Amino acid sequence: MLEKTFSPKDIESRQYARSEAAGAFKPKGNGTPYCIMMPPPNVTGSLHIGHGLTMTIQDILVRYHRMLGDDVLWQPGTDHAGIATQMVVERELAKEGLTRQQLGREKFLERVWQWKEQSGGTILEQLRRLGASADWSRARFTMDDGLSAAVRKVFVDLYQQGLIYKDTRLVNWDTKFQTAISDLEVQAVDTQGAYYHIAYPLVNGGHITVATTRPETLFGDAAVAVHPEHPTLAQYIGQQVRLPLTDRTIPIIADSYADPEKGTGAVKITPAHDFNDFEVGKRHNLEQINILNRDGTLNDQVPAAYQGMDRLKARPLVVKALEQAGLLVKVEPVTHTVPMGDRSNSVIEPYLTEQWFVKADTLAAPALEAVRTGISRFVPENWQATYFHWLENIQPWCISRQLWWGHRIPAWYAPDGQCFVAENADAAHEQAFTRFGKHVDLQQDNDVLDTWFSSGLWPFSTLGWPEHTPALAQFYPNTVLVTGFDIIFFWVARMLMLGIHCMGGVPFKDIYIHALVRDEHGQKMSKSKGNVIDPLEVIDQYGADALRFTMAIMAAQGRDVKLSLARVEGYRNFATKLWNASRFAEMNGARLDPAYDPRLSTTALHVWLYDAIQQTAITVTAALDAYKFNEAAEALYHCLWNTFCDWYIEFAKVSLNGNDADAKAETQAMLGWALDQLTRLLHPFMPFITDELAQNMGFNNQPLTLATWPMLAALADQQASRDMAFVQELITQVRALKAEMNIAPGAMLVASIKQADTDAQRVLQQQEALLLRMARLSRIDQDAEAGGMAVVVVGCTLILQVGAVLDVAKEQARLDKETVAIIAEMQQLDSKLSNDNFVARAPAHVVEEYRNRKEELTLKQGKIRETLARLGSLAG
RNA sequence: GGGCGGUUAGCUCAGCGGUAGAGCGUCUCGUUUACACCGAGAGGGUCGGGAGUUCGAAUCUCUCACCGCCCACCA
Repeated sequence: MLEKTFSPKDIESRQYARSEAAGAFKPKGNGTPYCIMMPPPNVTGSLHIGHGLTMTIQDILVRYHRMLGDDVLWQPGTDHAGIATQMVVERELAKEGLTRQQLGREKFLERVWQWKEQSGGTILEQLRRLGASADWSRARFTMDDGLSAAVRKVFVDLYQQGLIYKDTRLVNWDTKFQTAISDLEVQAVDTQGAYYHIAYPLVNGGHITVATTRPETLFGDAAVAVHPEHPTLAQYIGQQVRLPLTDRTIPIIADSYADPEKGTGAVKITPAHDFNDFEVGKRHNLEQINILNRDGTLNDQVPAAYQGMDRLKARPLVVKALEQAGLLVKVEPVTHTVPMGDRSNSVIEPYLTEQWFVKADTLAAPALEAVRTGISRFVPENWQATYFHWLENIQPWCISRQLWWGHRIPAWYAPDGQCFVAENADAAHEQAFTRFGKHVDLQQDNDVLDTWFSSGLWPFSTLGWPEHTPALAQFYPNTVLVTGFDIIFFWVARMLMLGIHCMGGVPFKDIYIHALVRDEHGQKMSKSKGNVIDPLEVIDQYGADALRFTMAIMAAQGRDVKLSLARVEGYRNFATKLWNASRFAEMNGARLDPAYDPRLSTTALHVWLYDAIQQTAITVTAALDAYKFNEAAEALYHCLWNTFCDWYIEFAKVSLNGNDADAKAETQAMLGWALDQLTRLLHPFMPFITDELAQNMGFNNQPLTLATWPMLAALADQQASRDMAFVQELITQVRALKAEMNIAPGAMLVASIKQADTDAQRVLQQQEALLLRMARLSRIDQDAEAGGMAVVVVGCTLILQVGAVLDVAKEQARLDKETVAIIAEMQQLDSKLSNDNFVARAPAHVVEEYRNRKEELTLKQGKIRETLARLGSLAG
């Protein structure tokens, strides 16, 4: 027996445990492979609403495909998330008044591992609460032994192929974390600043003015550049200027990088602190003068007064000194963008260091080709433009980080600095022995790899690569990747590049890109705004099924998900509705009869419901195949609530409460049949409640994800559906008329039928009981002469006998109004149908529809006219 | 500066060539034993402006306006 009230909390953990115990989430070992790699959440993170969306979508797909009979692997795991995790642990240390430097590398890493062990399971537990049916027995962590081995192997391979190399060049330097970061980790932030116009005195007298937003960098200037054809400044080319506040002189050089239209036309060149200037410097063999320490303070290349001072604090002092020297020409306030670290929120400096790089352009070419030729495809397609643009302009990928938490770079250095790249220390020593002819002490590179390097291998490293495992053979390439657009560059592109390179083929066929979850007004959720919706609180309050269904129905392609709790509440109500409908069925003796086939029924009601569910199943199946989760959810919502609950169940009460035992038995079988189908169709969206219902009502004794997906044959004959549509229309019209005339909905009226065509006569006779109950009529007389209010439909006119309540004038006015509406519509149709172009050029079925509609309206109009005539005689 | 997306009922959004839809909210009525986390009914939109293509445009093209996001840009 189902409980009277639906209580998600009670059933969720029970049903989840039941599925896991049944091994329902593991690949079944045969069938078409279907594999999704779960984007590994940060190991120390916790579930946020974005996970709610992405994991719901993935879970819908895998549950659906299990039901289709595929061999499904949803591979879960977690990411070590280099900077993010290190930050968290450093914050913990700070509470104890400690720094990682005080602790030392080894001790610090122990602390991080401790933290990982302690909090690493949290998010996986939370994913279970959402209902995620991943194969947890296969869970991986990016720093597992196997995955680390894969990382080292890829690094060594790419190094040997010349695709990983060490280089000294400008990188984005985070002065807070004191590490290099990649271009992607830099955010351009609009900032209020100023152009400082500074006069650089010419050695030969006079001066040349440059403009800069970073005056403190002048200590690193190596030249001033002007355009070789600059109308007024080109004459200075070759002269020397005195660099203000220093005793250096630097040359004025000609370079077309100097844009005559910008600034003063002359531009200071600071090769060690600006990406463009670096290139100019290389062209002109300029000295690269590094003026910064790793923490962003000025070093001994600047005048003593500024040494050790943070470059941003030094800026106003430099400006002041220039002013005092009479060299500050003007200060022009300006809003410009400043690069900021996405984690540190500190100003990023171009900084000259030696780092490891991946030659990304080489790897990008086949990754571009794979999407161009459709081997991998983006859904929705428009994201491929973003992908193309980035890969076509890709820069070398800086993969080394001056952090401690991560995969340590597998490179070892001899005392003389020679570098040996190998998968382990022994192999490095061997190389060194070969080189030097004797054993030498080697020191491993201190840096670790960018987190995204290891996640780039996720589609195959989790399957056991480089071993040739059965899982790898079965599940690579993965079927579909589901992720947000925010990591297309960070992750998707890298997986494609590395997957194609290492595996010789793309990592996944489809790439489904979903949107971001925002609050109900479209604002990004953030703690500071206080508009964060915690998925776990939502689950506590409304249940996981409600949250999942909300996510699914709001996940229209190409649009952000604006989540409001009102919507979640609405879909909680939907779950309750399903629960109560099932309770009704149970209380009325519904049962699943394997022998029962509604297609063979002689009762239009059941055939009609079969048809409705069959069409819903088709819609849902097609929508899921096309990743249109909202369409699938919408169709199910409508079918269950409107069709099944509002109409079928109400109709069913007639036979359930009636005296015809056979009719009652069939209705019980149909209720069982329908709920079995509906719970299966709903299962991918609402796994908990559907499993609970199916188990309790004896539809399935195994978890529904192992049940089969409804594949129903379409009905050739739609007569039953037409009959029921006719009955529904009559009922709706009677109800509306009662409401309009202020007659109590429950008032049992006598009706009489006029002007019925043969089809209508047949349906009225067959479905009389349904009509009486739902329209609240006490009796239907055939063709009785009685005055009353008319419900006019195409097939017949139904006169409601309201006796003395009838106000003839009012009724005439109502029917006149209806006639006006009909005439207006007919005029529209006529304008179409009388247009030769329309008749000639529109598709035949469209013209046919218009003609049919016109014919219907003509019939209706005729019936209204007759009704009015009869009313007239009554009045007269 | 380059690119992508958006502008449809009070709110949040579907629909994307064939007579404008949903949920929530609003209004009226309703305890007919599955469900008030409910039922019945109603109101509400010249689909951002303009032009074009078409027999026909919310839907395709162009254009303008406004709103997002991404990339590039620290003279």
